[in-house]
Amino acid sequence: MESQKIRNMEEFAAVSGISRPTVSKYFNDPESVRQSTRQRIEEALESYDYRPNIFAMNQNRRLTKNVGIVVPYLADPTFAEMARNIERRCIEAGFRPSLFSAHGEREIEREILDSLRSLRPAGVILAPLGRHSDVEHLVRFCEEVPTVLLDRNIDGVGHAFVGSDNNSFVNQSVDYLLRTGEPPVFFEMENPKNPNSLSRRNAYISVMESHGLEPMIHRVRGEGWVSEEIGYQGAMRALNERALPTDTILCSNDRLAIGLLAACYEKGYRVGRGPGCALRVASHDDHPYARFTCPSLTTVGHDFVLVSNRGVDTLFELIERGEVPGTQAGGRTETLFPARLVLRLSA
Amino acid sequence: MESQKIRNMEEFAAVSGISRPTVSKYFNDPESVRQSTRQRIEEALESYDYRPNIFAMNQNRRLTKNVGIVVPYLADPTFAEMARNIERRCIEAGFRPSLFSAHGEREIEREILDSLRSLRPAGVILAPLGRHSDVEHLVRFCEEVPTVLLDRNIDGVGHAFVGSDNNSFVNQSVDYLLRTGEPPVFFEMENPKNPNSLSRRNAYISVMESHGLEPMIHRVRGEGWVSEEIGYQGAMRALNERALPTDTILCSNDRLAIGLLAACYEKGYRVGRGPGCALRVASHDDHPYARFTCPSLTTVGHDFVLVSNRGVDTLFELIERGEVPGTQAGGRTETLFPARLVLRLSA
DNA sequence: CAAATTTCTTTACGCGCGCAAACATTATTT
DNA sequence: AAATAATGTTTGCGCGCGTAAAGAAATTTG
Repeated sequence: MESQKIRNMEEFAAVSGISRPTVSKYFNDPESVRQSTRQRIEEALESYDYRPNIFAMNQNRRLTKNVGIVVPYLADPTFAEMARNIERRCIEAGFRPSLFSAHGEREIEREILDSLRSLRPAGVILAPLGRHSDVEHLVRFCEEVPTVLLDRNIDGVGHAFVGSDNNSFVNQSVDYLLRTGEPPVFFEMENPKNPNSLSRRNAYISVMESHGLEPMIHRVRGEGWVSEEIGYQGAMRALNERALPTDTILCSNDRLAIGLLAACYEKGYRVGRGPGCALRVASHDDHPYARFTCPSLTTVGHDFVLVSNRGVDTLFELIERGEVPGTQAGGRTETLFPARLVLRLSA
Repeated sequence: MESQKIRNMEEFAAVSGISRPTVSKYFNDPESVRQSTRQRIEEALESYDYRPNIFAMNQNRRLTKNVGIVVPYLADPTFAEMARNIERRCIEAGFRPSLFSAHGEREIEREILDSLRSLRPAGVILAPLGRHSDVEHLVRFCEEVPTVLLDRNIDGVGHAFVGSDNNSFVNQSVDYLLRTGEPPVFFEMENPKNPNSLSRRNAYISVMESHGLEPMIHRVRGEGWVSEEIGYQGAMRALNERALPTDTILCSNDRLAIGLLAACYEKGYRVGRGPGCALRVASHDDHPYARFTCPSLTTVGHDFVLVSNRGVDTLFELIERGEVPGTQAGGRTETLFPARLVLRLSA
């Protein structure tokens, strides 16, 4: 090990007995060189620990191996898990992922995209803020960088979208609730930042109407990204004022539900589907903590591993096709995954 | 705006009417040039949006402006919040933070440090896995890169440590519980990956002994990083077997407590300090979700904004001193913040 | 106002690597 | 074995910027 310190590819090529351009080729794609020379390089690699200078590499390559991962809010465990999965897959494929969180703020998302552009990434997987995104800015970004939108769709932005089918979500939750009890009231934020919220509300309305039922929507006020707090406060008020028209609540998403359940507990409302229960609560997302609410939360899950995997696959295809983003004629694909009901104890 | 496309610093220097070396100086530190020339550059900057090539910059600078942020587990909202705060402060100070999560795995932490080293960062803020870290690997890393350890201390590793005083944590929780009811049993994982767990257990033992009480420790089995699940399973078993020697439970950390509270709810044990309550539960960390457990969790909080801020400050000092990491004579500083009791409803 | 000081310009080199072209060397095929 | 293809080597340029040195210009000082 380290008989001497290797300073650059020149020196490493020397000790490995292979010419520098071939070594360069190897680092670009180990399979692009003959098996025998690959072995010689990798033997040298074991005894001399050298790694090519990443800055020099990126400066000169036509296309870097950088991949950007942008999520709207990293403190949300769902996004953390998605990001983790994407990260892992990128590394396995020989890419260098950089992870960013917009922390729920439009300005930060803009800055991330700007600084990402200067990394000249091969591609970007972007779960946008959604309604609070600077759409024009996004569009300009996507003209330069192959981008897959994840989780939240923005019409026409990016080269592909991969997410869940909000209709499928709400169909399943509403169907289940109707089958087993009273029709649900839809519990949501007044000004959701999340475009999925809008789709879900609309899906709820149309499912209810298709059953010949009157949609009931309860909107709670509150700003910001701490949905749990908003759900809690809104639920406290609703319960105090007995403002809910039915005993069955369908939350737009699990984070709201987490707050709502905390409020129910505090107010002494027993939640669940058994006898002696005052309320049923269901929701959407299958948040990692939904298993640990009191009672555990019946929810409709999207398999975020599936979604993120497909997102990665789509990006890799995009990169491989190597089209100049601006001129893709292939058109924009949208991939929606169905959701599945996760029956727990709250409804 | 963009009368023409600026390709490099040469061209930008031309349109701004300033020589390239001076422009370079400006980008290195805007205050290092005369006010009048700074203005001219910034005017040009507004009409030509040019950004220096980050790879070329980093390749040639003695010291990059990169800062690494490494946390053990990003799906834990506490670390997500800390990372967010650190990120923001770094950007404000003109650095370029890169965020990494070890996802609880030793191997990933190693890889992160290796790939971080090749970014030649000016400094790194590292919340290590702790007992599962490859300590030798860490030590070697710290010889090359100025590193501030955060949240979890490893003796002698890194150039500074900033975290919370586990004694202060446990003193406060135990004192409170003793003052208001029965002595607590300490509820923890059998093989915690987290060095803080060890400190807390020891602190618990010594506080109990200092009160002339017999320490009681309940260890639950379980591997991995899903502490909530481990807490849930362990609590279910303990409750079924009536294995707890007292009605007061002090959890090593909030994530365990979240699982435990879910189990208590499911088994019908009423938790809280009022009459009619079967159990009291308290914990440590003030996890962002502690407010929404049922009942809300009495816990001892560390102010992670404070901790992360100090961590950043310490790193900046370290960078400014500009010592070669290996040869620092200044010695290693340890900064511990006291914790504060957050009284909620569970105890 | 001249002298001292600061700041800028000019010139030039180097960083570590990607990439291309011309040529030499190996495998593979007929 | 000769012809063809695949893979290497040699050589050399260029990427965009940092940095250093020497001299010119602007600013401050006395």
